[in-house]
Amino acid sequence: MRCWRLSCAPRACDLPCDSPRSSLSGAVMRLSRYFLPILKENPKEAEIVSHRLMLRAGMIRQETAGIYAWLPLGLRVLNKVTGIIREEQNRAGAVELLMPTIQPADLWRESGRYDAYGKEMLRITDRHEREMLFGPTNEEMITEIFRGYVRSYKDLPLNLYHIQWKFRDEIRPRFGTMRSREFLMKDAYSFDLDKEGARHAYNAMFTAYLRTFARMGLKAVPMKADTGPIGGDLSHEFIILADTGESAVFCHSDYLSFDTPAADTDFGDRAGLQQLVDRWTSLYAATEEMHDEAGFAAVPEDRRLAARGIEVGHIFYFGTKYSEPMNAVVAGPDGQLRPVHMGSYGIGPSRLVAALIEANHDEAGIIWPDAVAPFNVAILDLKAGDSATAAACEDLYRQLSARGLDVLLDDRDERAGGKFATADLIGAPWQILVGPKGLANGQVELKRRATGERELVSPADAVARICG
RNA sequence: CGGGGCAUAGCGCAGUCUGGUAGCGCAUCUGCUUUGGGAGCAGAGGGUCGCAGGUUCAAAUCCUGCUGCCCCGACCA
Repeated sequence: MRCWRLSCAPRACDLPCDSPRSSLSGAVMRLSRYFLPILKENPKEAEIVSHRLMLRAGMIRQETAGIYAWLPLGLRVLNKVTGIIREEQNRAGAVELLMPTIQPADLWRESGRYDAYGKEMLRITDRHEREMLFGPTNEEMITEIFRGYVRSYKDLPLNLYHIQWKFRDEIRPRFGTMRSREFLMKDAYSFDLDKEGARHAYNAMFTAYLRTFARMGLKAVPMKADTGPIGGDLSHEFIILADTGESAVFCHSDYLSFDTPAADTDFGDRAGLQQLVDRWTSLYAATEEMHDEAGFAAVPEDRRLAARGIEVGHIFYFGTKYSEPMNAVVAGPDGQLRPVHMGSYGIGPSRLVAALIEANHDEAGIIWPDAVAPFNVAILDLKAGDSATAAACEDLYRQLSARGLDVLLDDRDERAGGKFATADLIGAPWQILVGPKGLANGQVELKRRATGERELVSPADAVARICG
């Protein structure tokens, strides 16, 4: 069984590992001392814009087909993305753990998937000739963990997740981290006594996903997905619309104006969540594979949206598919043992990073949504070596850092044009241009990357404007 | 896995057809000038031409085999 495509992330730390929050204690993130290997020219192997820009902006480096090293800038974005995912998973009641990348083959023999999975699974033999594999997903392992401890319905419901690297030996990896072989995935697994409980768990994840993508500045539309042998209506792909999307999608355009579920949503309110999910599944939305011409034709003509989309999440109820063969059972109130009903819920952070770029860029480079920007603000010292601009830049840096923002100071001995180009390429939402002429009048130039708007303001106003 | 293509300096490329001592642009280093949208001049460093065989007086160039990467397709619960 195959799930969400997505990709890779940093290990479990609650804050971005290289977060410049340490700047509070004095260190300044100077571009002259950073590692940002940007490329002026387009790498020939990169076809789609996100791949091209990730390479050009020094976010990733390909090590071999479908396998990438994440360079400092890319890692920052990945950490921002996983940070948001983590917060929303926790908010919805899921509990984080961390399972290994390498799994024993025997576990997969229990579910029957060791033979069923095929060549996509990377099989490994250790020094004792034991059969191992690099995990493409974790249903078996989480089920094994669950059955090792949980005995009673009183311990349900339970939803465990981790954010871990996966490997699927794709026939043809492509599009950079959009379709890589090694990829980071957040995969959550829910355990409930019955299908009704599982539906609630499903609804909670559904809601969490809407919030997760919205916080990243993305419009994600849940679309009905193939439920495979289980049947029913409990599988959705979360698709973001992008011209360069991999697949054709069809939906009612009203979805794009639906409100995001509130931060204080009560995830224990079964009826409330059901209502929310019902609303978000009330209109037509389907990917190519599930597309139904008649259903789409019933949508008012001016609301029919046919577009391209990128799958960034997938949620799935699969009942007792694993709990039964693997004997993950709990005692119900009546004392009877029964296999638990499970679901799994995936998001691919490493794919999301690419998807975010597909949805947010222009000719000059990336335009990061604030929530996932590697740096919120880039301060450009337009005259390196000038003590006045340097002092003004550092002062701005400290003020912005103190407000919790991630700031990059371009103090390189470069011409202004090169700094502008770099700043536009790496896509910090805000740029502050500090030059000697403006400074003589007590002014700096504040530029919004997304719109290109600029205005001359005092340094204090720049800070206020950004933090305001 | 089928089809196509590529492999020459860190990046992008020319040179290969027609064999004759390795080139260009960018990047890097030095100096001078320049300094608000990827600067100019002068100089310098950097390449077992993917690997292995073969042909030849001589191979980046021709032949054979291999490897890697890219694109299209199939694949992507």
